Amino acid sequence: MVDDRKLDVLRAIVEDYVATEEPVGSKALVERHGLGVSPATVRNDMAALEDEGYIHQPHTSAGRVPTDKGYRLFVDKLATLKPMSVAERRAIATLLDGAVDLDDVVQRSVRLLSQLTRQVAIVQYPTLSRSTVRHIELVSLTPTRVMVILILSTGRVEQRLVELDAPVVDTDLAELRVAVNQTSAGVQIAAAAAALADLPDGVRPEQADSARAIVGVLTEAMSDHRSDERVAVGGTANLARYGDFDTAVRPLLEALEEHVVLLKLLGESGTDALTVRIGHEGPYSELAATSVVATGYGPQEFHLGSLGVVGPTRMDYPGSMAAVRAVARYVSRILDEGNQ
Amino acid sequence: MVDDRKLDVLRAIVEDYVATEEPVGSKALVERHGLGVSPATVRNDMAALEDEGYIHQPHTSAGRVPTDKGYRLFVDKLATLKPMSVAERRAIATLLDGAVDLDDVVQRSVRLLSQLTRQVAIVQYPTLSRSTVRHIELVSLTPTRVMVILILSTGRVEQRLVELDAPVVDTDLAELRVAVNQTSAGVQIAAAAAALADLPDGVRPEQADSARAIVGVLTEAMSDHRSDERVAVGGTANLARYGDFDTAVRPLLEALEEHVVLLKLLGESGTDALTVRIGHEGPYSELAATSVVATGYGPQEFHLGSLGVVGPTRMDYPGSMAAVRAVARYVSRILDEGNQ
DNA sequence: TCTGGCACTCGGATAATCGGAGTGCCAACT
DNA sequence: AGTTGGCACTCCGATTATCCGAGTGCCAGA
Repeated sequence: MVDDRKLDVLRAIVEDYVATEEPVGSKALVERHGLGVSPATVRNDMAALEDEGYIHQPHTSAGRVPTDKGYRLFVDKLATLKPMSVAERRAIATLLDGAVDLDDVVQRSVRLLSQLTRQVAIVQYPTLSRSTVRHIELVSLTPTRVMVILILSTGRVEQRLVELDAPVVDTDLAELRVAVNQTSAGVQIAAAAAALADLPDGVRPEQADSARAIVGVLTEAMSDHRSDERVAVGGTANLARYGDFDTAVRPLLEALEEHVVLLKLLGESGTDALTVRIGHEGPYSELAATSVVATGYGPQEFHLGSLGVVGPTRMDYPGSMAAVRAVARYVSRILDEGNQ
Repeated sequence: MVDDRKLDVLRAIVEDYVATEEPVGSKALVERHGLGVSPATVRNDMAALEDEGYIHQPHTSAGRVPTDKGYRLFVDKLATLKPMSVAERRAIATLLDGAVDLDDVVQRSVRLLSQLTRQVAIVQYPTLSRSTVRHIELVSLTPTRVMVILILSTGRVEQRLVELDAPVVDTDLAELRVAVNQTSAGVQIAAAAAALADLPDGVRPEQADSARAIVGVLTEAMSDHRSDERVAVGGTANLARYGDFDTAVRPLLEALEEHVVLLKLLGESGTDALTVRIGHEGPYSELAATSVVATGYGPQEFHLGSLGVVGPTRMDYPGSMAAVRAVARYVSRILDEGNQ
């Protein structure tokens, strides 16, 4: 029995509560929003909404506060994404276009997102696992020391140092370079790692040892998903605006240190849809007072990572959702450009 | 007129206050520390110490609290570095030895330092400006696209993508590679950037344009001191233990977002000595309630960056100082190893 | 179904009270 | 001269009591 006016009331409650951070009563509601009915009517609706579990009364004779379920309904049925202003769009464009490399894109995104939403922003570094090998470079630093550089399609560059047991001459290294590139260029890294494993058997015996060493670090670098688990965090200072320190700030502050936790929060579901996780809906009971607005990013439905914001359940969902989506789109576009 | 016993009293006050976070009175002092005198005597000493400005009384009929000046005296005259336990030493060694690359060293250091001190840790990334060029690699991705890779003596690798106006063939690229390496290998990057500027004039005319483009991004990368200004921060969750949110936590939280501020806190003085900045001694009045324990690091007096911890003025100086120094030494050693 | 009226509730802000830790000072002692 | 015990005094902070008003639920009338 949730008719249109009740929904309006719920919307008004959510908006007011988000703005004032205080339980909202029937009278104030009617005044601030132009609902064309009397406080008494609103009270009746409120009672009904409370029966359904959408709002909650901290104590008798206090105003109402939305429950997680109420926020959920608000987000699902009532929230239209707040359109980004021209200034905001331009800020996104100019800031992100100025990025010089992949890490820079991530760092700028985090900063941007936290400034736009005035909340804590989290951006996952693009995963390696789905990218392909663009090029492998072998640089001899000394006769027994080779710098192995792995360039991926996402623009990420991984480098490793290899110590060889025996010196290797430049021409041999050149041959090896050709060989590794032939086997792996354009191939997804998982497949490339597998293909490379057989390579040392195919080269001249006197090169086999060096090849083995080099292939070793290469496959290690390819299967090293360390960077899959890396995230950038920004806007922590926004936590200072939170009201309740012990229930809201402290657990979140602790979670922010644990990148694994953050990844789970973002939801590595692999989908690129904009998702909103409200309070207890999330995976951690300590974070029952916080919500997450997140989405995947990556060129054309090709999921490379996730980004989003974390804040109190009482947060500006329409604004956050719009900002998250806008930034994700822009990041996706940039990653696409670097990848033709 | 600060005799030995008064110093003992000061030490006792600092230690107690750091431990309990509450103003300490004469009676409690005598009980907890084995000073062989009566409370009345201690009171006299306290009055004297207060006259000199080393301690302060929040209000009549309250215990005493050290002032910044008191902490200063404590650190200068009274603090002996708390030796690291064997377990701690081993933790440092194993954690840092496991690092795979430079960024990893920095990130692990931050984590380590914050865990050892249970405070907010800050580690500056090693500066580029004092390192030398180890090698420059040019990789042709497509005929008009070249990946420029700059390998520095510290182990840092910078990469940039260059779009050329005209295609370049591999042999030309190889020539260029030799040329840029001859001019810059082993040279400090500032000098290398200068030397490279003239290079395009010396090559064959048909290569000049490509050379110009490549040298352009190289010098840009060399003079890009962005990474000089990068810092890693960890242990923010430790802020949760702070007592006073508004005067201590909030300003610090804000400062932690501003990496420039952090660098100033660490004090880019260029010296490698262990320095302690107490409260108002620091450069920011908003951070009057926080102290910084920092030191430079780098192989053999060769300053590459700074690291340290930030905390409330009421902090465990001996412990923090010892931890900071221990980590700095270990990091220096590791950087040295990678650099023979 | 909505509205105005009305008695009632209860949290939080304000004021009042009280205990105790801590001080400063002084006279006596070593 | 330095140290000590005694003592009156201060003042914070915790505890309790008081009070105001926003907000509610319910009911009778439109």
